[in-house]
Parts: sequence; C-alpha cells; structure tokens
Amino acid sequence: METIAKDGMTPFELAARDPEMKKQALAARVNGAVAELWHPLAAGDQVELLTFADEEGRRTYRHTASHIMAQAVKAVRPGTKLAIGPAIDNGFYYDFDTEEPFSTADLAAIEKEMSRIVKANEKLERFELPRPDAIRYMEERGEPYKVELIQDLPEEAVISFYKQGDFVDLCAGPHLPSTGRVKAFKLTHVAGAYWRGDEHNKMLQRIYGTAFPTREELDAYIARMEEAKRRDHRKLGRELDLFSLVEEGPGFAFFHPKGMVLRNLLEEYWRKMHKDNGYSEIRTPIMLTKSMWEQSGHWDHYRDNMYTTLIDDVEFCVKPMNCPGGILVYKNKMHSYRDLPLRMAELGLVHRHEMSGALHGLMRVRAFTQDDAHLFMTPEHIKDEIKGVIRMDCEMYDTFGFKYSVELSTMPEDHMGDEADWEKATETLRQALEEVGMPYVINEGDGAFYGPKIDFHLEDCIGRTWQCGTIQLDFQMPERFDMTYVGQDGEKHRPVMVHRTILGSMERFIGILIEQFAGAFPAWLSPVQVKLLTITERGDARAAEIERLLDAAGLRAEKDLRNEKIGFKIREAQMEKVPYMLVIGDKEIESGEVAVRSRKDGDLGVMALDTFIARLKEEVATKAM
RNA sequence: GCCAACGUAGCUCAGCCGGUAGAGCAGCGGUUUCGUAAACCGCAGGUCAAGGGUUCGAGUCCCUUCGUUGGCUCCA
Repeated sequence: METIAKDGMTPFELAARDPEMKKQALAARVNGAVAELWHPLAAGDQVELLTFADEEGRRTYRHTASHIMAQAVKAVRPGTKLAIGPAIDNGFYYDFDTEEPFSTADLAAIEKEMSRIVKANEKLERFELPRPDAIRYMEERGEPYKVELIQDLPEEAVISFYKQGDFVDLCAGPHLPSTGRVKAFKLTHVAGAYWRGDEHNKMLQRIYGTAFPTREELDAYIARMEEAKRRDHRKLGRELDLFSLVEEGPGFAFFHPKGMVLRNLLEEYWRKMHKDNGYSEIRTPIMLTKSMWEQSGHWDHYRDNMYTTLIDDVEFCVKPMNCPGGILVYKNKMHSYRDLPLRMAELGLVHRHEMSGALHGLMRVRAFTQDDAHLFMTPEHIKDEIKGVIRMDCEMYDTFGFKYSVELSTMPEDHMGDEADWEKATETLRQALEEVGMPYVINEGDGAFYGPKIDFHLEDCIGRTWQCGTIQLDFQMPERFDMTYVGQDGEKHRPVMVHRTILGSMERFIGILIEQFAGAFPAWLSPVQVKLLTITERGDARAAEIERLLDAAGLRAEKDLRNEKIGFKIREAQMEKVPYMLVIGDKEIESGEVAVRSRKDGDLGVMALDTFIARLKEEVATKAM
C-alpha cells in the first residue's frame, strides 16, 4: 500500500483509513527508510505501510518481542546484564549475562512475565542522547555491554533508546507502538553464545524465541518444526537402515547396504553427467607428505583441521582437500594448449578435524567424499568453463526438485596472492553469473584462501540452507606448483585452475536428500523399489519367480515370505517407504498377474506383470518424483 | 573447542525422598496359512556410557572423561 502523506500525520493515521490495514500495519517505510507507526510525517512523504508479510514488518514485530523478553528477564532475574537482541529469520533472540544459566523452567516463568507485559500494553517510546550522556546513562543502569556498544558506534551516529515501562534498551529501532501488539510468541530454546561472536570473549546466555501475529500462525510454525523433526535424516537413517554413527568413530559415518545402494545410484547418475560434459575421472591417495601440503599452502592455512601421521620417520597429512592430487596428475606430463580445457573429476575422500561441537549427523562429519573436479585451462576459457559448471549445477539440483540460491564470495583476510589477481578473478566469476542470468548475492570476505568462489545453497524442506556446490577460481596453485602448458607459440604458459563440487559431499547431499523426500525416495533412488508380499506360503515359488523377472529387468525387489498376515506385511513395507508392493495370493498364482499397491496411492488393482515392469521402468528412466 | 541439557535392552521410554532394573516394539521358539497399515502364546535380552568419590547401600547424590542433542564458532 503506497500513499502520499499530509503534514503532521502519522503512518498509523494513514493505516486507520482502511480497517484491514489498521489491524495489520506494524511499521512503515517512509521515503525508503523504515520507521515507526507514530513517526511524524511531512507533506509529500512517500509512505508504504508494512505488515507481517514484509520482511521489515516481520523484523519490527519480532524485535519488539525480543525487547519484551528482555524486560521479562530483567523482572525474573534482577541484575541480568543485557547484550544484544535482534530479530532473525524465523524469530528473535536476546543475549544475557547472568550469574546462573537459564533452565527450561525459567523459560516458562519468562513467558508468563512476557504475557503480563503484553497484557499491560505498555507504550514504546524513543529518545535520543548525545554520546557522553548515553554512556553515563547506561553506566548508571549497570549495562557494561551497552556501554561498549555505544563506544564502538561511529562518531556521527544518532544514539537512540527505546523505553517501555521501566525497561530501556539501546536500539536503532523501529518498534511497534506498544507491547500489546505482540499477539503470539513462544520461547523455543536456550544456548550459549560468545559476546560479539568471538570465542575469546565471555560466553553469554542466549534465549531464542519466535513470534507471530496470530496464535494459528504460531501453531503452524510449531507444526512445521515438528515435521522437520519427523524428517530428520538421523532418525530416518536409522529407521530405514541407511547409515549409522557410533561412539567409536565420532563424525565418521557407516553406510549400511541400503544406504550404499542409494549412494551408488547417486554416483552412477553423477558419473553419467560428467562423462556427458567432457570430464574424465581420477582417484588420488588420501595421504601425501607434509612437505607437499606446505607447498600447496594448506599447512599454513588449514593445519588445525588436518590429521597427520608419521610413516618411516616422514610426516604425512591425510588430505582435507583433493586439489593437490589433481595437480600432481596434471604435472605428471607435459600439456599442450590443444589439451585444454582439461576436466578431471574425483570422488575424493577427505578428512577434516572439525570441532566436536560442530558435528551433525551426515551434514557435518569428519570424513566425507567430495564430488570434486579440477579444471585446467587458458585464461580465455575461464568464463565458458564456469558457465558450463553453473549449468551442470542447475541440472543436478532440478533433478531432485531443490530450490537453491547463489552467493559470490570475495577475498578473505587470510588469503594468498595479490589483490589485483583477486579482483580479476572475482570479476570473471561475476561476468559468468551475469551471462547465464543467475541471480546471486555477494558474500564479502568469504572466499577460499586461494581464490574467490561461487557457492550454491540448497534449501531443505524447512527452509534451512546447505552449501553444496562451489566453484572456486584459483590463480595461486598453478604458481605454487609451477604448472605449465605449451602454447601455440611453443613457449610455456601458466594454466588457470578451477576447483568445483556440485553435490558438495556425498554424505551431506544424502542427508539433504533424506530430509527432502522424508525418506520416501522417488522410485529411481529407492534402495528397494518393489516388495513382494505373499499371503500364504503357497505364494513363495511365485514370489521367487517374480523377483527373478524384476531383477532381470534391472529393478530392485525384495520378498517378504514371513509367516505374517498381509496387513502386517503391508504396514511394514509402507513404513520402509517402498514405492511398490506386489501382493501374491492364490488368485495371482492362478492368473499369473500381480496385485499392485503403491506407497502413495494405495491399492492399484491387478495387472499383468509386464505392464507393471514397463510402468516402473518408465518411472525410473524419467527420474519421476 | 565453548555454554547448556541429556546418556537405562537393538529402538522408544518408565524407574518416586538412595534399598540392587521394568514395559512396548524389534529378536528368537511355538501355534496360526490368513487378501491391502499391527494374529496369539512363550523365551531371551542390561557391569544403568566409562572411571572415580560420598554412603551400611548409588541407575538415583558429587567429580572426571567419552558421546549425543541444541546453540556459539567453523564449514562441504
């Protein structure tokens, strides 16, 4: 809703003209800047009213909720010091410095106090103070963290505060006009968090919560979280017998037979795609001498995460990345400009000593297989090669129905090489993205230590994002390893190198796949595609025969000949999320047909076995979802 | 690594104020031969994560270590 204001009005008065908007308006955008509903307007101001549907409206709403929580914490735990409390994607948090950590019981007490504050409908008021007054004010109130924040604000900054009841917080705003406008909230969990995100600083207590305009929306959010728990790949991985993680090997996944079928199918598809795109495949050792890692620069930049060992008095490092292997293969012989671009893929097993607290199912492990590839080329090839990789990424993700977003990461503080090279490399990546029409955002300072990169982030079923694909441009390694090719002029030249993954890691991608499909994989990926269910032992021979025929057709079948009722066998097959069940009783033995049941649609009735096989083969061939 | 919570049978969980461990499912053995999401009976299964301490006595209280979970930090 866009409108032009009259002098002396407020956005709230504008909203009041429309009964719907009066209820929904949370903040306003005035001439491009977000402001409160009570912000005084001048004649001709461009005003857009913001509701919960707008990101800024959502943030304003939840930011006020976080202030209410902080106020409640101050009441429940007097003497608590305030740190920071912003709105985040799905809610808000506030960091506190307390004597005693919070418990779940405390959350209930804080929620109760929050309800009281909401009911009291206290007005939020903004005021500004000059810097020395602001510092003194926060010192008097016993808020050392706020004092530190003020001291770090730039000289010219306006130092604003928000007050509701006896609670005052340093805050840029905007906020809702009063606490009564926060209708539905819930505190979700407590966690430790370092002051200013720095692990050398004190660990504070963070309380997370979320807030919605209606009870129904909050309930829907809670239901979504429950659904996420139901889809958790760690739970499904155990239930479907795909993989396990045990105490004896923290961060090192065990793949079970069914998980291995899935993994091999994924690799098979991956290999086909790479072959079609002009890649060759290599495999390089998981250990190389430490001196090699010093040459590559990994030892300097990455040693804290590397596993090392001693072999015959020589130090070796287990590879945390595959690139040196690819480089050594390249350097094994002379290359002509005619060989380039050279695309060498490797499903490479890497080990990284991740911090114990970072481990998370298959998503974050200490040993994983990257679907890596290294591309060697002349500078003229760069843009087309990058565009080619981007297209492969899109094809792969579309196959599984993933949504994804792209980031371009620039030079980090800890980097090799001079800034001009970085500038040039970054610009090339940008051009490639522009030319394929791929929307992207810049991620400042997040590149690899040897070059800028393009990252693909997949969005999972509950909106979490996972980095999978990455394309990294590298001018450094070719220098360090003195890589060359012979040009048309007969002289030696330096090739350019691109590192890239599409799936990221097989482990993480499988974890994401499990959650994406809630374990109910499309037929082409299902470890077991057909379950043969006999009604009595008279069906055993026919089941064995059908199993042979399905196997001959390249389909994966399993039979359930146990002395159980058909209802029980169906229940188990459904829970195993097998796409098709064939019920084999006396009628089917007699007719030679099969009674088909689909995981999704239930009983499909009787059909000829050939018809069923043709239908399933088609479903597999098209990778139908 | 840091903060917090948790760790009891393969899985999900009970076990009160400290008195020596229990259920369902799964497994195994029987009975039953059955038509689209759980037949019945029985059996077996545990150094209560590991180690130490307090106590006449510890699954329960305290300490240490390991692991898991949620975050922080880091990241494919």
